[in-house]
Amino acid sequence: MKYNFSEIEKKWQKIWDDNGTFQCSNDYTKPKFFALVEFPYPSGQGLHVGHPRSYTALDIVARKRRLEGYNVLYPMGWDAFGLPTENFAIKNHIHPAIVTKNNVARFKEQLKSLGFSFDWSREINTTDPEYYKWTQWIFLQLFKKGLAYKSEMAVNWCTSCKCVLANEEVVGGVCERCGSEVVRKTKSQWMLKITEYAQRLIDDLDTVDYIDRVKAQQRNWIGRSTGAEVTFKSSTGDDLVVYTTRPDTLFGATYMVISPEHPMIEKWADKLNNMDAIREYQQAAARKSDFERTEVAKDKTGVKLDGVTAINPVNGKEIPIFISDYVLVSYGTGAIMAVPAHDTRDYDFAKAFDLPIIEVVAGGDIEKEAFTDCETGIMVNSGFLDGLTVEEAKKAIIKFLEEKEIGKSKVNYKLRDWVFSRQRYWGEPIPIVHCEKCGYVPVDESQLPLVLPDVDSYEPTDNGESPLAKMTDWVNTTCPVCGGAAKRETDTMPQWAGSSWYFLRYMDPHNDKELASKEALEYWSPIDWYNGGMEHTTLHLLYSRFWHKFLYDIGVVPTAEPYAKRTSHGMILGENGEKMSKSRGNVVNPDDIVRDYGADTMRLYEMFIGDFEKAAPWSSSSIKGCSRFLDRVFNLFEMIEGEGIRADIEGDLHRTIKKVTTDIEDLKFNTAIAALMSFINTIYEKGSITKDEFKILITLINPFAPHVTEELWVMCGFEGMLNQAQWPKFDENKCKEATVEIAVQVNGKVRARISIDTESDQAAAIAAAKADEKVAAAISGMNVVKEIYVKGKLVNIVIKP
RNA sequence: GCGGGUGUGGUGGAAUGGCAGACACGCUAGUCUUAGGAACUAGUGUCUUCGACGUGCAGGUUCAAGUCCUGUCACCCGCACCA
Repeated sequence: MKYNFSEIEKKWQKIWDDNGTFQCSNDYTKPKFFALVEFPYPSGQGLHVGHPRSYTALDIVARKRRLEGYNVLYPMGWDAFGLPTENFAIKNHIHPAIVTKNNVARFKEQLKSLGFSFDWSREINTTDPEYYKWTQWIFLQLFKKGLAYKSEMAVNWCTSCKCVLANEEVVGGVCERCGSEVVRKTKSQWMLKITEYAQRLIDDLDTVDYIDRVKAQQRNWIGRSTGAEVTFKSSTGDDLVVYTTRPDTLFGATYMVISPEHPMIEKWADKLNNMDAIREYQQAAARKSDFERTEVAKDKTGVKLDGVTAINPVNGKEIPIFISDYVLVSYGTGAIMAVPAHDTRDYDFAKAFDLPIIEVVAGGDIEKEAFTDCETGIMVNSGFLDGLTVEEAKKAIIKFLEEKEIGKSKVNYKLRDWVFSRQRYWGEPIPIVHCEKCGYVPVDESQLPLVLPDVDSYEPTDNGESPLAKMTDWVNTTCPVCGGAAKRETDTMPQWAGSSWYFLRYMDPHNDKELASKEALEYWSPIDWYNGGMEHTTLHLLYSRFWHKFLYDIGVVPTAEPYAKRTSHGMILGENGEKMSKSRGNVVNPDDIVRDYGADTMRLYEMFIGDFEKAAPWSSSSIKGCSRFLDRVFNLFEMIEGEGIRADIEGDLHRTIKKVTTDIEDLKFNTAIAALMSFINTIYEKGSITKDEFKILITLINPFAPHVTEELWVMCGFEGMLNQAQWPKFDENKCKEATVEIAVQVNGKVRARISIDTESDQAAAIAAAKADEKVAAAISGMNVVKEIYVKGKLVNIVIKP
């Protein structure tokens, strides 16, 4: 029989809402638990079935922790600034604030229909001036410490959004948001010095409990490498500094390459005889999009500088200098020493330009290819380094370079500073004023929030200026320092700004004096468990760690890391195993599932679908199993007989409590549910359940299916509400069974299964095994070589003829 | 190229080195029904079925391997001309 889920679910959602059931307490003496899921971007499409996978998982943890007596903060909010809203607003001539309001209302309704235990009294919205006041405040602190600066530089420019993008927002050469081509454009941009924190962002990963793939991906993205900077003298007498991770191969450097954008080229312009060819190459490189420029396996191109050469500082040899786009201006010094014998790229280039290739580490065949995997080789053709191992040579050459003052050891990172300006309307205004006399001047903190002005048209401009630039009334202001005429910054902040600190605001969301009170920060920090998508690993997760470290340094927050634990859920794919998308026509709408099966079934199914950390395809037939399970739970009500815990159920019950309790903490929701299903199957076989057994059972199911279990609690007449009950405890001793079935193997093959006393010793177990007919037959006339007994598992008798 | 991961029935997936396939879907048969996209019962890895074979493939370690080691293939994710 089906219970009336929609009636029950609406009823309990209203009760929870009216009573503020899940509002956390401000009693800072209680043990706390801060569970966090990534707040959604309220898009026009509404909730995706992927959202509830993460939200349900931590809702289960949060609900369980409440029953265990913790003061649980499980908040929700809206990451509502951003391009899609603005694009929708432009297309449909609706103000982005209205679009946001509508989308938020829809999302909130959908989330409530799923029965999440969010503390809605702490709801936040990044587009609320009372919220972004503090986003702007943090920006000003960064500015004051020199970590926010304006710089003219080549940036990623999305041709469709007409806006710059951070490196992290360019995926495969195209815009992460709209998929359009991204080209390089030189613009003056606000930048944040995340590179200053590169080492700490790596080091402190050791202090947090993140799943390994997140740590690995962040380390990879930051991309630390160690090597040396070496100064080469040019024939013009200039210093040309290169960065190399292989200073030991310096004797093999047969030419140099500088990037097409290298500033030295302009300095040497009048000494170069082939400036036309050089200019042409520079222009060709500049025209290329990021995608073209990073296309793999393309032929090496370049132009030799005619008129300027360099001297290899260790052997005094004169070597040519080239420009080539395989050297990036933004990494290292924008110049390299090329060692074709031991670097594949240099090798390809040397072959293309017929340059000498000198082997300096023995062991490879440089006639065929570059010998790069040479860390264990011995140095040759390298003067005083000859005969040393690569490791020894590295030390010796650095000592040499330092003594001669022509080089030093150096650490480099792939991580670049964060491009923080966006030429769009729907974002936080950057609270800076530009004064001809005083330069860039911060808006006084008392003037925050600097409210985003209402505009008639928020279309992006073709000249690359923010739509705000047209608001002359707003743009023209006075300089906070000298009082003279000045102009406001018209770029806005990227979407990542508001989400870089939002979790702090949940701790004290209505504070109008500080971003959060000291007491609240002390009590709630750090976040105990943060679950979110892998796609944010090098974006939001890295950015927010950076901001948090900065806030820690200036004494605002009490911990160096924001998140004690980070986990990540797998994607929910379409029924055909492909990523859900409108164009593939495989999108499942959560509203339909809630309508047809109810929120409890939806929640249960998303947790049962498979390994939480792995992607799993949606199955419209599998969900019925979860629906059936809840029907069976509901129908147990009719089977209640008597009280107490029956002796023949006790072991099963305790094992189920144990399994559910530990599996929830280990992200193994699927096996926790399987254990509950098994237990119910056992009860059905027995034909009845006692009131006390039922009480424990529905408490265990409550975090997964909160509505139906609350209803059953009341139907049974138990005291209060289930959300005020206590999480059941298991007794390790009661988990054990008196007898256990073990396998008996002969030479590793199972010959029999016998039932023995759980506490049997080896002698007893083996005797029992040998008493079995089949075992006796198998070993008769054979020599027993070895007997193995694994308690509670098996006996293995090893025999020989 | 670098980093991370995954290969188990018809399907989703379980298995601290210790009985492979828990749990669920699906399927088959049955009961009850005017009816079944309901409920319940039984069965369901494969085969040449008193046995043998089975966790991508090939080896190895071990009394014992889905699990550990070596090699190999395939696929997925992230980064990528980062010197």
